[in-house]
Amino acid sequence: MEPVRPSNFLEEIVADDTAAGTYGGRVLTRFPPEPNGYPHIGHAMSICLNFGLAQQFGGQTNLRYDDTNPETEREEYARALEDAVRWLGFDPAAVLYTSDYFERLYDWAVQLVKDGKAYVDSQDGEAIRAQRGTVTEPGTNSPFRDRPVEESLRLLDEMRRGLHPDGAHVLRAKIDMAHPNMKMRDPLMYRIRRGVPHYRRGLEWAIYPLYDWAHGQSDAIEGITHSLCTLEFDVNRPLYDWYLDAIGIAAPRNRQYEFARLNLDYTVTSKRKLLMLVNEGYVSGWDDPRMPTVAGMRRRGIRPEALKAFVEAVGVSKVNGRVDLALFEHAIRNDLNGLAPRALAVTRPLKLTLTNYSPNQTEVRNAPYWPHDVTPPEGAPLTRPLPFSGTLWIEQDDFALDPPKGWKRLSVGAEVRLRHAYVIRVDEAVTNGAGEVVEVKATVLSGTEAGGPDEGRKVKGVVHWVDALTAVPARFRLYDRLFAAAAPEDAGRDAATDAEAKAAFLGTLNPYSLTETSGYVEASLAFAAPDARFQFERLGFFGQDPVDSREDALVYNRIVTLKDGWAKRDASAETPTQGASKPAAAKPSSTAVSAADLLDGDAKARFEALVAAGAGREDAAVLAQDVPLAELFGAAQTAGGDAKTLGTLVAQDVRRLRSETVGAVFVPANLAHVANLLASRTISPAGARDVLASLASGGANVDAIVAEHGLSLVSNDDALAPAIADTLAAHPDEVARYRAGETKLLGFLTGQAVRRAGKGADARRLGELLREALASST
RNA sequence: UGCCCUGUAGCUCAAUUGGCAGAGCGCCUGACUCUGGAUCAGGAGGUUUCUGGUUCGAAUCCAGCCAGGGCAGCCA
Repeated sequence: MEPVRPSNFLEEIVADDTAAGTYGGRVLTRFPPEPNGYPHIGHAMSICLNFGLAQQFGGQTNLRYDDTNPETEREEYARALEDAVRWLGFDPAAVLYTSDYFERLYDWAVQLVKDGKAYVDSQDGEAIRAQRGTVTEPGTNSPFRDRPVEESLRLLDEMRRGLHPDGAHVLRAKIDMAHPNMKMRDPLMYRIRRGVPHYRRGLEWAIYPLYDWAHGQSDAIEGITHSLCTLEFDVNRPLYDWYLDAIGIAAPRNRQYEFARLNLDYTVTSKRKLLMLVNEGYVSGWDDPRMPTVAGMRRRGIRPEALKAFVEAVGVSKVNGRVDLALFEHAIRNDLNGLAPRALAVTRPLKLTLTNYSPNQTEVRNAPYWPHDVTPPEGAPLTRPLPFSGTLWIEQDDFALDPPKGWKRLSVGAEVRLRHAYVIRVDEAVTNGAGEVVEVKATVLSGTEAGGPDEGRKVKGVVHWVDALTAVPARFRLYDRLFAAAAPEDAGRDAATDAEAKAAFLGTLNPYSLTETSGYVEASLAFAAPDARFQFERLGFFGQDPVDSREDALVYNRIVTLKDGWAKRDASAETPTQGASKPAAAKPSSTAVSAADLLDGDAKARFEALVAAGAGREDAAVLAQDVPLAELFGAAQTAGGDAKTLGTLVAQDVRRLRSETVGAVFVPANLAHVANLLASRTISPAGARDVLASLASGGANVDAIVAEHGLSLVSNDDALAPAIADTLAAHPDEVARYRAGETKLLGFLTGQAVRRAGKGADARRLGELLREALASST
């Protein structure tokens, strides 16, 4: 059963472009990391998205390093990023570097200066910042804004050759210092950074392009079609397009689309914060299995398949949300469930002595690696020998002196099955001076083994164990979430000082994120491949730590626990379920404010006049705030159009079409004509919208459009009757449900009838007829 | 309080573009089981943020409100 692949807005865009042949069917995306840190789960998402989207449409993806900042970038990071891509199973069409485009970028910059679209500003950073204005105030022009082209050209050349110190000059695009989008207020294109060697270009360049000046141009150079980035860059998109226009890249060209970044519960991806954890020793390194880095996840034992399935399950949208960790864990378990053989291990050993089993006796039985409901991978071994003797290790957690209600494990007097072996009856718990249980004594019930006469004996539960005589010692690293807070990034956001913010952030660390224990694994594990993953029954999925585990000193990482209904019951007793504790949402009291109430003097007057002229109040309020639209309404009314209908048409449909269709021009007489056709019910409301859309995209003759699209309203009962009959015949179930009282189905049935009757059908009349038909012929 | 983005189940996303509001995860119940796992069956959970408008019919179109997020690095 194929899971239904959720479609998303990006797939839709690419599908549309492919269908329309925008790029000749070509799809080329890019993964554009800056090599200034190790890849993390956020990068993984971007990789999956960019490569996955291209793959889906038969396209390809470039790996391109956005390496325009010599101060932070390193070859080491670049290699790690490429490793991550390949580990995830993707093959870049090319591995490229923005730093290889520096010459090209520079030539374009010179062209922009020559065209009067860029200039060298010789102010310092402080002055530039002060002149930028604020989000609510426009900026002011730099005194160097109109400096002669030749001078800018000369300075730019000198900057490039390293004749000026850092910060002495910058190159800026000449756009608009009063632009409401601050990114458009003469953004910087180049900065001087001459003492710092770039990891690939050395000291060849004394100036470096900024992100906006490099990114879109790099996309253009490579012929990228769809350039995906995270949401915060949406304000950069106008600049992206402005630069492409300025250097003369014509459509069809690369376009930028934004998606929401992935925020995972109990996880941070901030480079700064991850670095802090590493540098200050809160984790063992970038590849600490608790880290959300690709290296960490990999070391933990998570497979790329799980990561990809997770990203797929999360989907893409433009809503900044927070993904439940349970979804991630589900993906990991789901991946491993059919792949990891089952084995027995005990992480916190407690001695179990079987008093009626001879101490010298050992039996070995063949135990299945796979549960009955898992189909083993092709060629996988099906069983392994499992030794059993009179002294075993069991899990401390599996014995309770004072068992709570519903306990299905060991307690004095209880009968429990030892997995793959016998049912035992617990006789006695031996405690030490501190009252701690140090040994459990039990009786083997013979005949309860597989194949025995009493094999089917009903017991309360099943418990895992390891034979003490043959057990292999092992260390277990039991990982839990690194943070105790769901949104650790937010901690300390409002702190007064950096130190407080840091303390607040560190305070969200989970002190129990790593528990290391000593225990045992079953004998067969001594020969397991180091990279093999197992499910230790009832404990979780485990794999050997690739760094610390040795043949004679095994170290197992817990990749993920099993789902645990018992632990959950425990936890939910303390904290009431989310749903139940949800406070009766204090809804903001939204006093109904009509648009009309917000109008000021002039607009208020226009509003009154429009209402007096016959427009509806809502429509009049819209028109009153939009003078050209109000004038259009007036002109159309003068041309003889019905005022009420015209008001709606202009305030709603014309308003929308005007912004959707560039260069749409509406002739008042045409609008009047459409309004009257609608008012006289010669065309339907939907028909009127069609006509307006045609007019917006160049149509001129209303009657011709109506005729051509068959929009003339058909209200004649005889003409509508066949559609009714067909609909009733085609949907007997819905008809029955409707007659049984599910009256909301009238909408559905009307829709079906409208579809059958054709575009010009009078939906209102059709609905009436349908209702009658449904009521009568019971 | 300028411009931009976004509000659909607890979470993440769908809804054939105006016609029966669904899925996965999570949660609950039951069946099965030598894993308190898995699997299977069922269930709860929605005023589609809210208020108006248009329409035979609105999650979808129009207006406004409210809420969340982004933008004032010579970072990306």
